[in-house]
Amino acid sequence: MNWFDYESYIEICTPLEFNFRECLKFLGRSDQEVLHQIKGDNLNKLLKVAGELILCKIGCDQTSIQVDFPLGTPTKSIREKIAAYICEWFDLERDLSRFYEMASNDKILQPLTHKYYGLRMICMPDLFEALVWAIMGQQINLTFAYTLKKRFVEHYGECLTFGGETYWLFPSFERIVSVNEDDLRGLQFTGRKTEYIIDIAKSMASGELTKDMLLQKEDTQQVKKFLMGIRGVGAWTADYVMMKCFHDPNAFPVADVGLHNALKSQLGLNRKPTIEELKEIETHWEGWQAYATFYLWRSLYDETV
DNA sequence: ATCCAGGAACTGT
DNA sequence: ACAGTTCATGGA
Repeated sequence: MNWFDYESYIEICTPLEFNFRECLKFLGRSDQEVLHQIKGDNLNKLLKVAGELILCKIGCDQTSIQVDFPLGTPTKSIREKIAAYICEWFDLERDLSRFYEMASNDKILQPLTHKYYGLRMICMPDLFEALVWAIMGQQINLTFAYTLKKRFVEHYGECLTFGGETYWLFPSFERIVSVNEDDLRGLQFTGRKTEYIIDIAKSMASGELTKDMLLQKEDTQQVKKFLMGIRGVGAWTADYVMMKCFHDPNAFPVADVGLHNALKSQLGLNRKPTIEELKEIETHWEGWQAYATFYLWRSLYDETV
């Protein structure tokens, strides 16, 4: 991570293949989103670092992302952690040149990488958030998933109001361990999702499940295997978390409905592709399955607007 | 109404 | 290992 510290603000160098506006478009795909706000060319997000609430105003120019702190200057160690968070959030460490090179010879990805050039994987550095968001979204449409997330965040998350706007944090597992199952069901979570989410909060609170612990694993397959051992986490959720939390470029949620619909549309099919067809297509994307999936998901948003 | 949604566990073979 | 069934709820 290459960043500069100016105390009252920080700058994070952006890679060549980076377009902040494209990232903002993805971040703005739901008007129900409560974990960040887009104001023109800026992105506002509340973070909690070392126990402190830090409001970040994030902008971008040709060479770097700038982060201002409207609530006042945080300490140096907090500034460094914020830089690291943003670097992870926008997947800035990834070198996309080979992805674009591969895509230039791929009939599916060529138009997408041209259209969304500079879009990075929008990640979820927080493991609890990634797991819970994925579980929430299982087997329901994205609109309802955002409704559930909004309720969840506004019931159990911390918030801060500044300049007439309210900013929310995703709930911590420490908070969710003590949530009553009936209360969560009352927010229209199914009984199973309620159990899964509270169980995960418990295992994170006890320390038996942590992101650091998973980062110690030898390889990504072991991380995925461990994730799939968690009740409520099947192959789809594990791949989603591998993509968005562990930055695994090979993660590929082969059974994902959104992926199927995007391919159906991109290929002009009158039916969804089969799993076998997907496995064949995947071989052309070796090493970049996660980005291919993400760009295909992005293409679905164009069809709704 | 009816189908389906960025699935997973459970059950029976 | 594999296929069928159940869970559950709102969007379109």
